[in-house]
Amino acid sequence: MNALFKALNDPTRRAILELLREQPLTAGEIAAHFSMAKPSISHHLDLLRQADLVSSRKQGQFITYSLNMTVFDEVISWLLQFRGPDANSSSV
Amino acid sequence: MNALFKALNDPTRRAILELLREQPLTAGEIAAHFSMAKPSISHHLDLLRQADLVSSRKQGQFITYSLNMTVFDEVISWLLQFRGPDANSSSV
DNA sequence: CAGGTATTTAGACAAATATCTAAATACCTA
DNA sequence: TAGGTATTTAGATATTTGTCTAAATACCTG
Repeated sequence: MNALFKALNDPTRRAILELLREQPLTAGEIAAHFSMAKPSISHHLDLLRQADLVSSRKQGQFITYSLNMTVFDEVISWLLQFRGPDANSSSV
Repeated sequence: MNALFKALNDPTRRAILELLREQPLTAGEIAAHFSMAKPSISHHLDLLRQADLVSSRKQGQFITYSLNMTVFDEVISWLLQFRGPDANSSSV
């Protein structure tokens, strides 16, 4: 849980997640979307991987990152406990 | 969004939220649950308030903090966009 | 008003974080 | 095997963050 919130607590990393929501991308493609040195992006990707929010797969000289969708449920479940005993919350 | 994730990115603050889930508590009552100086707790409460996750209300010499449940929905909605196009997600 | 309790503000400091540049590693291809 | 591309690792640095103690503020009550 700690690693999860830590990973989510950065605008760049959240933007990376939003990019990967569309499709898997290589580290280079991801870096191209930001005005930030590649090693910095690499570090962000590392934190996202540590939190298991993304997976990486080596393909030749490229490393492709993709979203690990199931992990988000963990955060969502934690957050759900705080919602009021109000209406509209059948399943999740 | 930034303030939200920032506020959530700390175990003490998350524990405070879990405490307040039960019932509103004064700053002192909250502090009593942690082995940490009161000013530190006060600072955590400040960050939670900045993120609008809690509200505070002064009652005499006490300040009572309570959960601001609606704000959690904002985070939940943001997270929901990352879940797979899988089953089981009627409402939220 | 004086003293006590509840809480915050201020200021200091160590640890964690985000970023950079330079160098290392790994792979591909001529 | 040499050179090029993709990515990470290492090391440095400035900023942010969590914590503390001391002091300020606000309220209550004898």
